[in-house]
Formats: sequence, structure tokens, C-alpha cells
Amino acid sequence: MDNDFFDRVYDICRRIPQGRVTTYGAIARAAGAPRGARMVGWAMNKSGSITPAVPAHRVLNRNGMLSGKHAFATPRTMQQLLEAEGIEVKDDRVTDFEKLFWDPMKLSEF
DNA sequence: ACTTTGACTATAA
DNA sequence: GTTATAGCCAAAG
Repeated sequence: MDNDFFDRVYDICRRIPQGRVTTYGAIARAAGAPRGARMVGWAMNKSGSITPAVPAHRVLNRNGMLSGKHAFATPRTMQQLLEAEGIEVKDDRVTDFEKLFWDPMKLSEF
């Protein structure tokens, strides 16, 4: 694949089912950069400038916390989007995060 | 070209 | 349990 790491990240993010969430580490690992979790976040930040836009609100940190809420239109946007998908958010953290966690590699199934 | 920062993660105290 | 520090890699200043 000639796609850049960022493009691969975007592709994975678009594959996240609605009502599910994943972590930067999982995406980075699926993209071939297990140590590039921060780059995933950087790519997400750029997601507002790409097309089609990716559901960055479904990407959380390893703790299931809404680490990137401040990058949206308003810090509240991310939580609202998650709640709109049936995800319960409490104190900037997704409840039952482990239950809603979606592994991109599990779907790709090498 | 060099320094600083960042939507992270893991380990140590 | 939380807080601090280090490792990581790429983009922005």
C-alpha cells in the first residue's frame, strides 16, 4: 500500500462502527506504527481538513477518556456525538469503555 | 536547521 | 489509587 500512515489511520477510523470506540494505540498498531499513537492524534487533528471527515469522536485514549474533546468545535461536541450514538459518557470518560471498545485489527483479520 | 509541542503509552515512585 | 518521568515520532514555530 502506498497510502501514507495518515491515510491508513483515516481509513481505520471510518471503519469504526457507530456506537463503538477505539484507542489511538489500537489504530496505530493496525496502521503499522505501534509507537505512533501520538501521530494518530495528529492525524485526527488534521481530520477537520480532509475529506471525507472521519468520526474522530470515536477515538479515545487508552483510558477511554475523551482526550481530544478540545479539538472539536467545542469541548462538548465530542461527548454529545458519543451520547448521540448511544455511548454513555461520564466525567470526560466513556462508561463501559472495555465493552464498547472496537479493535480495528479484529475486523481486518490479517 | 533547531527547538518545542502534542487528541499517547508505559513504567516508576 | 494518583502523580511524575521517560520514550516515541512527526509537524509547527
